[in-house]
Amino acid sequence: MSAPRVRFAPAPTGFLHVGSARAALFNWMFARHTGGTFVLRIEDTDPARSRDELVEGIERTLHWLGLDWDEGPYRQSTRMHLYAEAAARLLAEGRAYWCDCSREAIDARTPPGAPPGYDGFCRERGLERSAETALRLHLPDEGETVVHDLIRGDVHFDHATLEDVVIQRRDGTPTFLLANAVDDADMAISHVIRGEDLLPSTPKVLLLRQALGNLEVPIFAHLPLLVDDKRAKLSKRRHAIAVEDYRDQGYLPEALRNYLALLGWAPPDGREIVPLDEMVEAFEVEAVNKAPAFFDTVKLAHVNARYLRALPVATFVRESLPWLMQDPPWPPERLDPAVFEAVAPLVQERVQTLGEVPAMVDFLFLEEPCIDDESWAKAVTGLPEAGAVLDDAIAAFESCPWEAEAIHQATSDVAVGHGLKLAKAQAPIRVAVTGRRVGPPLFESLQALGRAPTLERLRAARRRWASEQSPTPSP
RNA sequence: GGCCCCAUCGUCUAGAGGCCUAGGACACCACCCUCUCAAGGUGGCGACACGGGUUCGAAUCCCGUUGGGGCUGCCA
Repeated sequence: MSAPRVRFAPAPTGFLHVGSARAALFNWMFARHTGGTFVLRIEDTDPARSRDELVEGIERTLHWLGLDWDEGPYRQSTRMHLYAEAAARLLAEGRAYWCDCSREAIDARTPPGAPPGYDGFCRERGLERSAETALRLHLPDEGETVVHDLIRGDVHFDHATLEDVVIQRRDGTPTFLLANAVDDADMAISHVIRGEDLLPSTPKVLLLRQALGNLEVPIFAHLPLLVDDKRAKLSKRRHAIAVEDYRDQGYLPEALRNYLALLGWAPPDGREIVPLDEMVEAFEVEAVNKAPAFFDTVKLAHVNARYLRALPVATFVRESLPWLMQDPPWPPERLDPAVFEAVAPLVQERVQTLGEVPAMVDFLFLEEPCIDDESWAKAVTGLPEAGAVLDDAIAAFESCPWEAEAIHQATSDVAVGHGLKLAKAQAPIRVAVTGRRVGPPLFESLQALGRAPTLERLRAARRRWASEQSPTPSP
C-alpha cells in the first residue's frame, strides 16, 4: 500500500478554532507517524471567506503550533473550474437536476409532524438553469452506504433517510460537499481525519464521489468533538476557542499542542507531558477515543505551567520580555531587564502563563507599589507590632549587606526581637514594598529592588501606619 | 420529529473476559517542607449510567432502557 495522504481543510474564519487545531494536529501526527503526506487545503469557496489575510492567518497559527505541511496550501477559490466541470458532468449524466424550491416552499410542503427536509420535488420537473435554480444531486432511494471509520467501526446509513443535497448554488459556486468530494479524490486523499460533526454528511460525499466515477474510497476517522462544561460543542459565543486567544494569554505552543493531543487520545505509559517526537512515534488513530472531550482550561494551564518551568531560565526571560514591554502598568522606561533576570527563576515556577508575569514583578518597576487594601489590613493593621517591625527593619536594612541572605538574617533578627515568627514579621515588609501579601520570595525581591527604594517604601508605609494609628482630627 | 454518534472518579484518561479490592493526571482536602505564594513530597476524597443476557468468570461481548451530543442550510 502506498503512503497515506491526509489533509487539513479549514474554512478561513479569521482564527483557528482549537477543535480545528486538534484535527490538524491529529492529521499531522498521523502523517508523520506513517511517513505519509500532510496536505493543507483552504476551503474558501465562499467569496467572503476568500481573503488572503485570513489564509495567511491560518498558516501563521499552524506554524506557531509547530505544524508544517508537505503540500499546499491549495485554495478551493482557485479551483472553481474543477467543481463547475464536475457539476456539469453530473447534470449531463442525469445524476443531478435543477431545483428552484425556496426553504419556505420546502417547509410548506412538509405535512405537520412529518420529518422536515427536501422531498425531491424538482426531480422530474426538467427545470433549466436560471438565476432561481440550484443544482441538486439525485441520491438513491434504496440501499445503504457504509462508512468505514477507524475510530467508530462501520457506520451504516440507509439511503431512504438521505435527502437530495444542493451541490451548486444559484450563483454557480459549489457547496462544500462538491468541492470536498472533488478535491479529496483529485488530491488522492487516503485517510480523512476530521471532527465527528461531519460524520452525517459522509454518506453523501461518498455517494457524490461514486456519481463522479471515483472508485477509490477513503478511510475515515471521525474525531470526538471538543465540548464545554455543559457538554455542548464549543461555540464562539461563550468560550475562548481561538488558538490565537491562548497564544495571546501567554500559553506556549508546545504546551497547547501537548494538551490538545491529550483530548481523545492518551500517550503510552500513562505519561501526559510528552515531547512531540515521542507523541508522533506512539500515535495511532485507531486508539483515539469515541467520547467527546471537555476542553479544560484548568488542566491546560497546568500543562502550560509544566512547560514553563522546564524552560531554561534564559529562554523564560526571553519569552517573558514581550509581555513586560506590551502595555505595562509601569512607565516603560523603568523596565530593567537585568532586574527581571535576577528574579526570573523565582517567577518562573510561580506562573502558569506568561501573561501572569507582569503582575508578579510590577513592584520592581512601578514608581510606588500599588498597595492592596486587604493585604494592608491583614498584614499591617492586623499586626500590633507592625509599626515597630517596620522601624526595626528600616534600621537594619540601612546598614546590612544588600544581599538576600543578609536581608533574610536581618529580618529574622527583627522577628526575634518582637517574639514573632518570621512569617508574621515579613508580612508588613512585603506589603510595604510589593503591595501584596503574596509574591516571589521577599529577600531576593528586595535585593533586586535595591536598598534605597526599599527603605523609601518602608518609610512611606511607616508614615501611613502612624497616620492610621492616631485618630483623624475632626475639623 | 428523523438519522447518526457516544456513555469508567467533577474533568482528561488507563483498561481490548480473569492481572481490577478499577490505575494515572488535573481539580479539591489534609499534612510535611517553608519568609508569603508557588514548586516538591505524603496521604485522602472520588467512577465502571441502569436492566437483561452470553460466560466458570464481564468495566470489558450482545440486546434494551435512560442520559448526553451531533447532523438535519443554496455554512463548512
